[in-house]
Amino acid sequence: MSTPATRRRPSMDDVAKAAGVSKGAVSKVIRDAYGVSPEMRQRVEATIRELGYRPRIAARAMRGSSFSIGLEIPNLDSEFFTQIMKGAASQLSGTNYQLMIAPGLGELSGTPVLENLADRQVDGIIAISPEVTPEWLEELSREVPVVLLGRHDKSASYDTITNDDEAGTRLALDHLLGLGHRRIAHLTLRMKNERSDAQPPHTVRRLMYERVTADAGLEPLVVYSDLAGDGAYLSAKELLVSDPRITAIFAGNDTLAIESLRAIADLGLTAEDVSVIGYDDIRMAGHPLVSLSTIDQFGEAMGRAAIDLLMERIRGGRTEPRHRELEPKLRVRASTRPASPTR
Amino acid sequence: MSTPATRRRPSMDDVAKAAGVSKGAVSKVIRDAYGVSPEMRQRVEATIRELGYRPRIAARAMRGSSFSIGLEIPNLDSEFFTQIMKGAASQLSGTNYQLMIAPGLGELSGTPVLENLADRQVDGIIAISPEVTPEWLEELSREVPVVLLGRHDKSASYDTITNDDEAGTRLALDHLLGLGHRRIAHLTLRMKNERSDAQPPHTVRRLMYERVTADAGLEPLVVYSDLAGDGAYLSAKELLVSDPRITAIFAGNDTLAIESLRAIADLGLTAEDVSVIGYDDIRMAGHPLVSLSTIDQFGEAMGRAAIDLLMERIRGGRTEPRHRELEPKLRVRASTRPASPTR
DNA sequence: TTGAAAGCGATACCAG
DNA sequence: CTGGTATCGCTTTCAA
Repeated sequence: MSTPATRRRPSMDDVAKAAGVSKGAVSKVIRDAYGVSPEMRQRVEATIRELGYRPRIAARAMRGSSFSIGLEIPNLDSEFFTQIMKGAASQLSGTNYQLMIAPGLGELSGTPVLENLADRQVDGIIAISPEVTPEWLEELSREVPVVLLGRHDKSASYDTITNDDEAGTRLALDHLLGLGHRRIAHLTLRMKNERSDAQPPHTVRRLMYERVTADAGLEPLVVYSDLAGDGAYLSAKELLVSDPRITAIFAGNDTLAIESLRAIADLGLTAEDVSVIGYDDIRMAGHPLVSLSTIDQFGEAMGRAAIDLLMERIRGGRTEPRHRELEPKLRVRASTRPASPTR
Repeated sequence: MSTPATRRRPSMDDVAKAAGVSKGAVSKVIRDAYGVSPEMRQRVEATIRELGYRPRIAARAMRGSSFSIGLEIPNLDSEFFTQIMKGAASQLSGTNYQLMIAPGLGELSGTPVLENLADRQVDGIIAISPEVTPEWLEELSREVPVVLLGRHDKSASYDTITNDDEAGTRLALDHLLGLGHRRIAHLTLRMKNERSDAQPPHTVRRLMYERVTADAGLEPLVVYSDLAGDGAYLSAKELLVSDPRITAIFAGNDTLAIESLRAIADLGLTAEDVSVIGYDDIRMAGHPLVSLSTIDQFGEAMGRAAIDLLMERIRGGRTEPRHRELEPKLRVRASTRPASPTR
């Protein structure tokens, strides 16, 4: 037997012994802390390379930091989260930190997933949790820096990055109204525990939809749906069948919008009959075969900004909360057309 | 000041003291190990609930397991990886284990990302790394159970889950040939370090493409492209412009295929002019506006199976390698049509 | 069945 | 600038 089945990886002790120095010295070298002579550093670094030593994060985490950033996402059904992941990952590249993405799944999301990250001693958490209560998040943020994406509740202990959902909703609806639409439905996500103080983006958009339609003297028409499986597709289909006067749908996000387009196509209709506008500007929205009008809320920028805010706390020691809001932008494409007088 | 800025979370010691028992007893209870009396268990569990105690994974990891499974993905550009994440996440739900997804990013992928996971003491690793050498992976698998997705190299120390890429490629090409196509291009991913012994899926597909076209007496036409940004779109566009005799594209995956459709649409062409078939069957492929013919390789099933294989090693103690291969399935949709005689 | 104590691999303080 | 040592929170012998 030439190679053993399992091999112990070298520890800091091994490095210290091989280099003929103390553990403390090795520790200082790998953290490039103050107080090591050039020769010492060189010798230790040579030994580290020689042995292929890499510190174990678990041990480091017990005393200092884990060099991991946790990113909690509610599910894997919306491509918007991919944008955020990309932004966060790119902003972290070149640092010692690694992004650990923890996806929720159906019922199992929010609190338990965030706890899992905290239990793993991440140095910071990015949360996209519409359903977790502000109190619980404040509790969490006493333990580890937290930045919450999307929600508009302003806490004194965690940071937030939001999109101006009221402005975005107004952009979308003004666009539709400008095209002459008078019967505009709103397809949105079903929230499990709607609370007035946690202000998830989809709730803000719905409330704004209700206000704008009321101001325009229109009847609001809200449909709630799930993202998983064919839920959104079926909801949209039923909506269009049940009310043939609808000429436009404002969808709460692009995934819902694209499922609406699926329903429209399957009903033998086109954008001439029913206009659709989404929210997020995911990649497929710009595809010529889809060409979905939408509100860009710059997910990658949100992901990057989230890392920046965390690093300000982790490395810079900031303790006062910061709340950043990004401006949405209307992207007009082929899925929105002047209202059809017939249909 | 009523609430402190930061609060220490309770440790196992705190629980032990509060319950009037030893740390060891508490440890046994949370791992439900052998040798605790019902009363002891009850008392400890009550105290745990009362204090809201949750063990720190870092400390557990130093002696036992971290209850984390690492999933390395090469990038966030392909929705196929989302399928795998979903499968893995769902298979893990209901266990104590948490999925930690570590995405690569451009140049930074493969080896360093896998090392990052190993350094975090995950109990098992799922790797989707076309570019890492078999030797390096064997090395890694001496430290932690590894299951490699996609690649066809069979190691004695790590498990693999593959798709029968030769069969899938044949399905796709036979379909195109059956429609009368004679000039079929292949759009595939650019590999950085192509090695003959690591057999990444895209290389296997390309080789099979070359064999099948040769057998059919056709001229092979391979174009290499990147997935990030507009790389694939531009490659497809240039391909179609440079050679007007092309009537069909076999794309190495659905993302490449959808970018090809983008190029076709932008050139004012349709499926009547150029047929496209992809590989993966991502969600958008089934959308009526896209309607992409493709080869389903059941990404969710791969993700689920990967967790199963890891658990067999982690909990069951299996040490012999296992290599599973899934059968691909042709999905015929509207993007493939009989070859246009003109174009 | 239970408790005491050693040890995992780092960090950080404190002498020298 | 360097080395020794206590320490983090848990698991795991080993006695009682």
